[in-house]
Amino acid sequence: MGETHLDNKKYQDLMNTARELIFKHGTKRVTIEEICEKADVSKMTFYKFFRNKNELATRVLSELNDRILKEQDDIMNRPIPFIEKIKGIINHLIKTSEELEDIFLDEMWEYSEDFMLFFNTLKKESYHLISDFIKQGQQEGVIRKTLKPEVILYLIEKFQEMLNSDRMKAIAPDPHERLDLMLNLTFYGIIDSKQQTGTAQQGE
Amino acid sequence: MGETHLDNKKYQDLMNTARELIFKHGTKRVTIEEICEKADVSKMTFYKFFRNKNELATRVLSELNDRILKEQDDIMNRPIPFIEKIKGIINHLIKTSEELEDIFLDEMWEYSEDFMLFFNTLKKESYHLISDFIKQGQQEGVIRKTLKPEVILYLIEKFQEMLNSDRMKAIAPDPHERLDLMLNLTFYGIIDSKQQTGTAQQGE
DNA sequence: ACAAATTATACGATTTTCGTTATTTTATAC
DNA sequence: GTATAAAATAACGAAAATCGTATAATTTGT
Repeated sequence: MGETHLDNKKYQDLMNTARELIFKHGTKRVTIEEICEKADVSKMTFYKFFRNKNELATRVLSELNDRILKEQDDIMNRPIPFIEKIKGIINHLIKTSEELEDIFLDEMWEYSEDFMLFFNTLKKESYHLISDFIKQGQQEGVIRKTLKPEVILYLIEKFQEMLNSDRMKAIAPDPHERLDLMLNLTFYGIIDSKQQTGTAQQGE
Repeated sequence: MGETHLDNKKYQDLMNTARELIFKHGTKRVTIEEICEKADVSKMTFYKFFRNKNELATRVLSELNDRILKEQDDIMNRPIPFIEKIKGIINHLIKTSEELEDIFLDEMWEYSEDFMLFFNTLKKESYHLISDFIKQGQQEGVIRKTLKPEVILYLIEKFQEMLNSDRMKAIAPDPHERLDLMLNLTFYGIIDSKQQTGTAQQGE
């Protein structure tokens, strides 16, 4: 009742073209009428589903939020060794933050406080998800039990910063090499003694 | 004098950021004040150099026009076999038209007639350049003398159409393979009997 | 210290965008 | 067919953004 929006054709059309245009140009540069025109939906029907452009953009971001969290969850539930999951998560975090950077690079920031809210929500939910994940890793004996999940989460957060820092770029200009270096560094600090598998190997 | 604009720092700053923003979002989406702010130039100085946004955009396009023609000319004057030059020109045409497509994909079209003028100018100048180039090729005996330059120009124009046609994509999904195929086809129709060099080779 | 160039600010005029209204068209069920 | 719901169209005033300009203050170069 009332929420039959989600499976409505016109609603989906609007969301899809909105996502496309907003991701490309930012919310401010795109007009409602432009979205309607491209989605082949009249302005009237637009206002049936959304109060204004802000609400539309917020829902687009909300969908993005769900997608990202689902992807994280999927990685965590893959039938692969725990270490591989960690790598998967880190790679996904990097990929995600790059994507988000593209979207928010422009003026989306200052456009509305809703977007700040979006980030806080995403961070918080992602935080819980990964926190549980780490505890699981500790139970499996892959991650040192003496480390608090909060510390590891902080480490992951800093990981991205370091990866894109000028310092690291100077040390390893090639992105792949840099990533490998950082993964290596992180793993040999986190992972229990002789658990090291294939990809992240030291010098030699 | 009075055209001392070109070497003016502020002028260049405006042109550079304008190029960047306009190429990314299209003229309509970008505001004068935005360009000024990013270029770190006051609005007043903007109006010292440009009458309005249209004039700015036109000059940006004009610069682009010059760049493209110069690149064409450079390719033609490389110390390489004539056939290689042709390949270079065709590659450049493809690259260029893709770049222009990106720029004009949005609403730049309908924004002003100046942009139509830009295209016509570019086409005309490019036409002359390539026409002379072909005549030179005929004198060198690389291109069959019985072919009129106009015919070859038309062929080149169609070349791009064909390259991106669904028909050709079905035949050769891989872009590189498709390009090679088309080059091959074109050359063996155009080039004098046994002149074929390395890259464009038939079947075998 | 002077002159020239650039900026900052403010402003009215114009244009764009918004959100709503009344009306017509289209699709769907009866 | 007709009735009913959903959507499209056109028009509109209100609000906001953008434009282009005028003025005074500031910075820059000499």
